[in-house]
Formats: sequence, structure tokens, C-alpha cells
Amino acid sequence: MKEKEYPHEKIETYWAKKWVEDKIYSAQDDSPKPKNYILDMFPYPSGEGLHVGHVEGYFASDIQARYQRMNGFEVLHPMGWDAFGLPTENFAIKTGQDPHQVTKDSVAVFKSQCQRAGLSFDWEREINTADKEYYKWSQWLFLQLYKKGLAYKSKSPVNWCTGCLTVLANEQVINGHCERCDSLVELKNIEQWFLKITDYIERLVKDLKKLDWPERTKKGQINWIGESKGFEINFSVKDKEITLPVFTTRPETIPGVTFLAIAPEHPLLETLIAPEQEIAIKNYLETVKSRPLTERKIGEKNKDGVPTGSWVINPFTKKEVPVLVADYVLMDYATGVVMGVPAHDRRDFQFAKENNLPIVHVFLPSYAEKIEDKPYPEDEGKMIIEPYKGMELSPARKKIEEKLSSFGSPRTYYKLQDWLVSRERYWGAPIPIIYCEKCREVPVPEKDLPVLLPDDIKDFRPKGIPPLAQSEKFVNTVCPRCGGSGKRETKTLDTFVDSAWYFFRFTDPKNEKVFADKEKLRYWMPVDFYVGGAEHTVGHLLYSRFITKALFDMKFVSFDEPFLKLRHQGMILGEDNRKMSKRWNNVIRPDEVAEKFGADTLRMYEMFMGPLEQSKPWNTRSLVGVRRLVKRIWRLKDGVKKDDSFSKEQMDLDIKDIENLVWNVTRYLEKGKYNLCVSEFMKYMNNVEGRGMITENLWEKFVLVLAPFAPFLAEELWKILKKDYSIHQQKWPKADSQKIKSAVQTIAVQINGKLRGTIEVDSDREYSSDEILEIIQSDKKIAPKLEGLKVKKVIYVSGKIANLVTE
RNA sequence: GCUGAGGUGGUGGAAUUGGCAGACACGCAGGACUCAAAAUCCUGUGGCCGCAAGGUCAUGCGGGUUCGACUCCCGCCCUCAGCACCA
Repeated sequence: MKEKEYPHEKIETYWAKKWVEDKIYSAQDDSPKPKNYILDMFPYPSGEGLHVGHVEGYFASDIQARYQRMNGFEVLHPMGWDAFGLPTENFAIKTGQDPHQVTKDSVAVFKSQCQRAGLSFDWEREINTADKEYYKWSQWLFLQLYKKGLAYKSKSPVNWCTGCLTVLANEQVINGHCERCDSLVELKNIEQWFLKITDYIERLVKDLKKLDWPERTKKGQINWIGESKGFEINFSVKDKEITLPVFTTRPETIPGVTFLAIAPEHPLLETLIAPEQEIAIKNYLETVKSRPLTERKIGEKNKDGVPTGSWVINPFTKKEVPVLVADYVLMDYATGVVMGVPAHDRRDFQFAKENNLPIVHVFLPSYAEKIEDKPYPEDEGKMIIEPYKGMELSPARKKIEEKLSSFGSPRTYYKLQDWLVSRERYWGAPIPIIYCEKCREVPVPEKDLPVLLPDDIKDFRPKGIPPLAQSEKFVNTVCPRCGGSGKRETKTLDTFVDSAWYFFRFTDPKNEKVFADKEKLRYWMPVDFYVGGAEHTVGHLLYSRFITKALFDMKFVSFDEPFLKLRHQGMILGEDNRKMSKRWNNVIRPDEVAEKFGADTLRMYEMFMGPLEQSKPWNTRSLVGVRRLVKRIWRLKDGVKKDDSFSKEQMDLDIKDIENLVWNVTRYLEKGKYNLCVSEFMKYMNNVEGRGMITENLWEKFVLVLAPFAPFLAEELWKILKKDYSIHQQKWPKADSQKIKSAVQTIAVQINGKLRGTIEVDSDREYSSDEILEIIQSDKKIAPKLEGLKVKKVIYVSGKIANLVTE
């Protein structure tokens, strides 16, 4: 007997093509329906193509999009390409190709992979950040920020990747190394463009409350922003007319200040150096310079320093304390000077020990009986110095702050710095600025946008000088203000600028007049459901929120948060439990799985693996279970019969099963528990298959709920039912909860909390505890177990459990 | 060190949020069909004792609350992820 195989390849490729041709997933801007904007983080189209991990999130959002369409929403579910950026440029250099061509090739692969996977994207809205029609508006955005004073140029120490030979944003530096090429990152003083995200810090923290985001993502952003409340105190320098501002979160420890430490990069350092210290300091600064950033920024290592020869007055004790240069003090946080309280800070303690500085204890934590030679960093305890001896820390803090009010005031600092957006590389949007000898820095007028990337660059190799500087045609231009000769800015924009506003463009991707029409923005935005990786917590997600708020303040958009609900897909590991990578040769590609087992199987398997947010290993053996489900469904279609071939009892059973399926799948879809949806289909098949046949009416319902999960199979079955094309434009069935109920329900019976059996009761009526006890006592199986026991109490939870407590 | 997530059979994972722990699936074992294999179907499948009925132990460890705890509280241990000399 030959088994009738499910011809997935034929069916799936046929429908994939037809759906695209018929544009059945196109979103209508003027729809009377309520909208639903379901978005995936758009991918970086690399040469390697998508692997099964990337598409996991796409499947979840696709199922949601298909469900919401059937649910009566006008759904916007677009896809595009975050095409600018270093990997493409590096690949182009390596292979001697043009990055335009590299991108084009990669996009073609990505797009066909998406279509093969049955993803219901609206391809009429496809965007590509490297298209001039797109980056024109990235440049426009930059100009708006510039006009508002939110984009500025500044010379300050920046992260310089020694491999890519370009600057990096703080978010792109991982443990002192480049997140892309892993090369060492060093500090360099170069003029760079920044966006003033720091103006928005408070709102970025506060508005997180409005969002339905995973807790860890919100916490991640809060941590990254790093708010810290404290007190800023000015120390006056002895014999000099200057003061050094110092930030502290522990003003009550000021009596214990025995030194000040200043960052090597501090602008005031030079004026503090006493003649006899000049050589020592010069040597120290040389040592520091040769130290890689990794060594300086990671862990708590060496705490060396050199006295500057200057002294400051402790405003509390009026005693003189020395000022030392020390590279454990960071210039890019707070004032770049710390007050050293070795008795109550681990780092200050280590520093004091290494440099023979005195240690003065200010308080003792409650557990300590006597002063030991170690730091007490605790935030509780009693003061041990006059005049506050015996006082708890927080009242003492208040008193000291009052006493020091002429030297300082409360102050809040943040770790988050302004966003560095210029890059010395080719494959990005040119920054639309022109330099003129007379007029200095002039923004390109909006009517002259886009500033096109020059195509006459022969050598993209990083040299530290922007490749755009090679193109005379590009560089030399006319000053828009005075008409004299001007030179263009040759740096390009960080790709995170492109991706910080792309979700707006999808609402109106072809508009040549504005970045997106106001009405369309009003209809579609904000994004209702956003799916993507958790690695974007402090990058893309934070930047997008900032840009949205800036555009809101400029009245371009009418909402100030872009993504209302956010979910992350977990990582899919290789079969060897390692991260999928070329290196381990464990990468699984969705198109290959689709070819072998079918895209429907792939989709449902990825959902069935476990909760979306969890990371989990791929297992092809497990996948065959889902493949079996698909085959079983395909086979059941031969058992579809007209309603009159069924008895009343069969009908009732069938109805109960299908209503139960619809009810549960709907419930799980609303909760995002896609794994449980798939197991509901399996349970349903287990029930129905035994009967071998199903009525046409109920089969129709079944195929409808299957549609978001297995869109190809469902479409084919729909066609076999001779129903109107397409199933993906039909209405979602409604479950009748009345039909799910059984006439009897099973109650678990416990004696003293231990399960001893079950009884069956009528589900239409309520039972009293006494009635239940009676039923239990007359139950042949349970009654003997009650012999010799005296029931003291009966706990009956309606419809669930009865617990008999005995003496 | 801080923050977040987690720890349930041989494996992936369920448990309507305090109410029959292990749904569903993989794997495994046995059987049916077959010359045979694949595919498919049926049965069994947490440990221990027992021929069985049944009993008993069991959700990282130790306590607690409760008629009842994977779920809540207290104290530990471990794993993963992010941040980290942030004053």
C-alpha cells in the first residue's frame, strides 16, 4: 500500500507566488476598519541569508498578523532592509564588488526566503535604507534635529575602532572591543557629530511606564541611562583662584575625604600641576596613554596615581587634602573628579593603600563593633564623628547638605551620553552639511536633498579618512548661503539613524514630499506589536524612542512612543546546543528546511519548540512530529463528509471538539502562547482521527483556525472545499463556549491532601459540601479508604476538587 | 558586584496563576502491516515496591504558610543573559 504523501513543495511554491501576484496582504490606508500595525525589526541583509533563528520572530508576528486580519483589523505588516552599514562595506572590499550590488544580491535572497516561508508581508511597502528615496529622509531628519539644536559637532574623546578605522557609539563598544570586528577600541580626540539624546533622558525613563514591554528590556534601558542622584560640591584649590566641582552620592562621607582624584584628561589638570611634579605627571600620562581601554575600563584593577602638587580645602573639616591624577577616574562621567573617601568606598580604599593616603572613618555599619582596616561601603549605620556622633546616616546627610549649601547643591548625573552618529566610512547616508570659509557650517537646504553618495569612489578601504573625501566631484560644491565655494561633510550617518525612524516610512513608503503623510501616520502609528531581538535594548529601541519624541516635539507626529507592545524572540541554538554560526557549522536555513519538510511544518515546529522568548536548541528529530501533524491533517481531508452522514451522537462529539479547539487556539493566540496553539491542533487530531471522518461544516472551521499557522496547507484545503479565495481574507470563527461544556465533570477527591480517586458530578448544578461528601461515601472505590476515619471538614472547590480532612 | 530570566521525566516542554504534576511532542520498548525496509497504525513509557489492585517517593536544596504548594513567604545552591572602576 503506497502512502499518499503531502506534496508540500508543489503546493507551497504555487501559493507563495500567487499571494505575491495577487497582493492579498496589501494594507489599505483608507480602510474604515480599525488598524493594527504589526512589525518585525527589519533585518540587515547579509550575504549569508536568514537562518531559522531570524525567522522565529517573523513567524510569531506573521501568525499574529494573519489572525488580526481575520479578526477584522486592517493590518499593516511590512518588511524592509536595513541595508547601509559596515558588514556590507567590508564584504564589498574583500570581494572587490560594489556595495550597491552586494546589497541587491543579499536582498534578493532574503526576500525569496521570506516568501518561501509564507510570511504575509505587504511587499508594496518594501523599503531599503540605502535607496536615495529613503536616505533623503534620513538626511532630512538630521536637518530637523540640527535646526532644533539636537545635532551638534564636538571635539571630545571618542571610541575609535582600530580595526574598522571609524568611530563607534558607546552602545557599539563591548568590553572595550568593537561589537562588529572585535578589535580593540581606543580613545581619540576627533571632531564628531552627536545627537542630543541626553535632552530626553527624563522622558525616556518616565515613559517606559506606558509601555507593554518585557521587564528586562525596560530595566536594561534604565540601567543604561544610569540615573544617579547626589550632591555636587566645589572644592577650592589652595593658593589658586579655581575650584574643582566634585559629584558624590554620599555627601555624608565628606568628613572622611582624604584626597581628590582627577581624571588624566581633565581640562583643569594642567593648571594644578606644581613645577616639582611636572616630570612625574608627564610620565604617568604617557603610561596611561599606552594602556589599552580594556585594561582601564574593565574590572577593578590597578589604582595608581601621581600627586599633582596641588591641595584643596575640605569644606567640612577645613583641612587640606592633596589632589592626585588617577586613571580610575573617568572623564566621561560626572565632573571627572572624585572625592576620595577610602573608609567608605572600595576603590578609594585600594587607591589610598597603594598611594599611602590616610583613611578616616565617618560611620560604622550596625553589624560592626570596632573599626577594622577595611572599607565600609554600606548605606546604613551610625556616625562616629563629631558633631553627629550616634546619628543615623540619613539625618546626618541632611545636616551636612545644609551645612555645605554654600559649597554645592543636589545634582543628578546620568551614564548615558549623547549619541555619536558620524562615521568615517562609505556605506551610509552622507551627512548633509557644507563647510564654507565665510559662512562656516551650513546645512544643505531641504530642496537639495538627497545628498547622493558618490559613485566614483574606487577604494573603500578604511584609512581613517572618510572615503567620501576621495571624490572631488562630491566634496567640492557651492555654499548654499553665500554662493561661494564650499566643501561637503564627508562623514556618513550611523546606520542606527536610518533604523530609528523606518517604522514611520512604512506608513507611506513612496511619498516624495514628506517623510510620511500626516494622515497616514495618524492612522497607522504607533506600532501595536513589535517583535525582535533583545540585543537592541540599548541601541535601536532607545534611539527610536528618542527620535519619536523629538519628532513629536517638532509636531511632525502626534504620539511620543513608537512601540506599544514589544516581545523578543529567544535565540535558536544549533543541534549541538551552541550558538548557530558558520564557525560551528551548525547553521540551519529556513529555505532548506522548507524544501525538505515544508514551510508549514517549519513554521509550526518553530512555534511548537517552546515559548517565544525562550532560547532553545533546534532538533530536527522533533520536527518530524510536526511534519506528521501536517500529513495527518492532509489525510483527514479524505474523511470530510456531508453533515447528514453523521449520527446525532457523533455530531455532538465533533462539535465539542472543534469548539474546544477554536476556543483554546483563540485564547492562546491572545496570550502569545504559540507553542500551545500547535499542541491544541495535535490534541484535536488525536480525537478526531479515531473517528476517521468529519462533517464539512466543522472541517471548514478547522481549516480557518489552521490558516495563520499553516497558511499553505490551509489555503489548499480551502480550495478543495471549493470556497472563495483566499482563506486569508476570511473571518476568524467564534467559539461557542456553551458547546464546550460536558454534561458531567470529574472531581478529584483528596483525603488529607492526598489524591485518593475521582468522582463524577453533574456540571449544571452546584453541590454543597455535604452532598459531595455523600457522593464520596457511596463511591465504591473511595469509600473503603475512609474506613476508620472521622471526617472533620470537607473542602469543596466547585468543579475541581474535594478534600476531606480527618481527625 | 549589580540587574533580569530560569532550574519540572531520557529530551523539548505543559499545568486555566493555590486545586488530579508531567498536557502535547520527540525518543525508547513491544506489537500490527511488509519477503524486507521505509512510511503508517496500535499499546506501554517519572523513580521505587508489587503478578496485580494498589502503595510510596518525586517539580535545584533547606525551612515556613495552607485543608492543599511547581505556584506564595524566608534562607541557600546552580545555570543563562545584560551591565560593570559610574564616584
